[in-house]
Amino acid sequence: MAINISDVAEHAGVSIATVSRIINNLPGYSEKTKERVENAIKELGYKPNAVARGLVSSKTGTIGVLLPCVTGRFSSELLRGIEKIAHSKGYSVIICNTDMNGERTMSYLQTLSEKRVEGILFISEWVTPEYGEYLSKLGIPVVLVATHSQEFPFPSVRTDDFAAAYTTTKYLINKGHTRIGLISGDKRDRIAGKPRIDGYKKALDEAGLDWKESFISYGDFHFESGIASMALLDARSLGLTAVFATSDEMALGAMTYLHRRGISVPDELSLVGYDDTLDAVMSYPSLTALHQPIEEMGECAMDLICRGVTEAQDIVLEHYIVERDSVKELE
Amino acid sequence: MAINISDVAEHAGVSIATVSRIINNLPGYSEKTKERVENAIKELGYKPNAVARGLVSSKTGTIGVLLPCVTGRFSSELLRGIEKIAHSKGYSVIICNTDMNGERTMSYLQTLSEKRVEGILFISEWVTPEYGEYLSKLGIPVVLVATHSQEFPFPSVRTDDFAAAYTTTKYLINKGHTRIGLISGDKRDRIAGKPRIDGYKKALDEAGLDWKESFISYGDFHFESGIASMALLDARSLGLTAVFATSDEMALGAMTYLHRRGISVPDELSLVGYDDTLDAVMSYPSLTALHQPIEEMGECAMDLICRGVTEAQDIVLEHYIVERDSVKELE
DNA sequence: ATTCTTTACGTAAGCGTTTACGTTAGAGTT
DNA sequence: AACTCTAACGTAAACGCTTACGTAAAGAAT
Repeated sequence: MAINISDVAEHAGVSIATVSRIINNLPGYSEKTKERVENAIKELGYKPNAVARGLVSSKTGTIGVLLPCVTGRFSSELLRGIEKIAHSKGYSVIICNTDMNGERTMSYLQTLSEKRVEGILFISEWVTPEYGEYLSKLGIPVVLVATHSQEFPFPSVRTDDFAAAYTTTKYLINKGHTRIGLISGDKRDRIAGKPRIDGYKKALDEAGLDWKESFISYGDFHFESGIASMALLDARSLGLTAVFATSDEMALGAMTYLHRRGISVPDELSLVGYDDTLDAVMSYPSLTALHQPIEEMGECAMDLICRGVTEAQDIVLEHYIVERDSVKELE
Repeated sequence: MAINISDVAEHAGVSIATVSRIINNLPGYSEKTKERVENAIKELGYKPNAVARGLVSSKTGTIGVLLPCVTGRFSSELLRGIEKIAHSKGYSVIICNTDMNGERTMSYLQTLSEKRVEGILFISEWVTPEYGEYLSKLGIPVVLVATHSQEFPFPSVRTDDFAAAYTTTKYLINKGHTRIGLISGDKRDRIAGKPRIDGYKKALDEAGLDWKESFISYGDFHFESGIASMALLDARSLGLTAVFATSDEMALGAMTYLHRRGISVPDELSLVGYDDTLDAVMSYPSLTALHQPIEEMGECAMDLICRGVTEAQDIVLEHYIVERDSVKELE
């Protein structure tokens, strides 16, 4: 581990410049020299020091990924896509679990910038002015994933949350449902909260259907909150025939509640999820859900980073409904 | 971004050595100088270059995590624990998705060693001679997680797979089950395959219960293989009253199959999972499962790495059964 | 034979830090 | 007054590379 380029040079009887040229595939040496050097490298077990390389070349070959929660299918699948492209293009990825905590996020941003990462993937969170300004000053490619910002002109890769919620609600309407509840994330969440609520409302309004604030219950996208939200909706006795949960996990929470109460899905209540992760296929009954191409989002975002793209552009990937067994067609 | 320590030094009217001392909290300067320098740092927005620091100090503050599959609850929860400790101790983590592919793994190992990571977490995979030798030569802390090796004396953090499978099977026996099937991983898998099979067999033998090879069906720990394995077991008409699946995902696969066939869990067949991830709690009926303290394993392993531990030691964390609704007591 | 090219190198200057060591000025001792 | 000591710095080497530039030798062209 202590052996460096000059050890190799000495061993092979050449200068370090020649060794450097050889390991970097630059021209300027004979075949014989190349062989001698390559043998020396093998014999000594030389591994170029990427830190030193990074210092002179200003290329660290690493990118940072900031995500609110490493646990959860969404993050996992995204990470898979990110990692896949990163590795294929020779980049390493540093993961940062922000826990949706501002201080933690800023601390990571500081670390990433000191480590001179070549790009940052900012996932699923609202770009606050503090984040946005810091990111802008970095002067490296930043790509927003599953989020978006008008204030800060970073490229973004996402699906259209508003349209997707509209599609989903419309889907239920087309299936004959008229009283449709919503289990939503926080309404102040400008990415995965408000837009989905608005999409839901729009579909209902457009169809001339009734909805009241009481049709909506608020969770935090996780399982437990799905149980609680469904309980709340149930307690209100609204006569709902379908519920749309804006995450698969919450939908499964709702399903669990319904099972406990002996309310049959989809016979007595239809349920739709959002994301279409493995959770949706593993549930019973399997969950009809709005599909987001999560892994593809990761791939696409990482591809932008690797290509060094910095110009703002809003890449909106297609969403669609995957039909399974949790929705009943009425009449 | 282009501003460096000498810019700061110049701006503050001191030498770079003084600036360095200040940002590193070393002694050797007056309060006034410190203030002047700190102001200069603020004004210029100076961020120390971790790459340069790493070059001279041989400390990169990053550790590598090799895992077979980033998707999946097990990895997610582990990652969470790892990341938590890493961040608290000022380390960054690079994730490497090996896909259980040898070439890919070696390529990552190469990258990690070139990047001079200060430690490596090797997760859930068998340490082949090729991996083991490479890792040994690195001269940095390596910790095995959810795996173990006698051949290569790295510290390891895990649960006792054999004992856990024994515990689980015994649990079913205590519940009055006498004909118990097993949905296992690959029997050649020396970590999560063979030991669990052996634990299962031992519990059965000890109780004087019958088992044949046909009681066992082999999957790959994932959902789909759980469906197929359960189907196989069912087709064999063995009169099983309980099935133990050595991963939650496979257990859910089995559950899905049973639902489809109208076989009631736990009334007609009891089911136990392994890992006790969120999948177990989200399923219907909720899954009784062998609990592994996954996040804690991650924390523990990362802690070893941060403390620079290299002496072999086998840290075996406690496992236990979490009872839910998928097992019926017989008689 | 001379000049020009080209090939195959070597030399050395950086990249941005840390740190061992040297220096200076002032305080304290005698 | 001469000395020692210490605090508060500065100088410069080193970390392991890349790369611009220089150079020597061989071959081609004239």
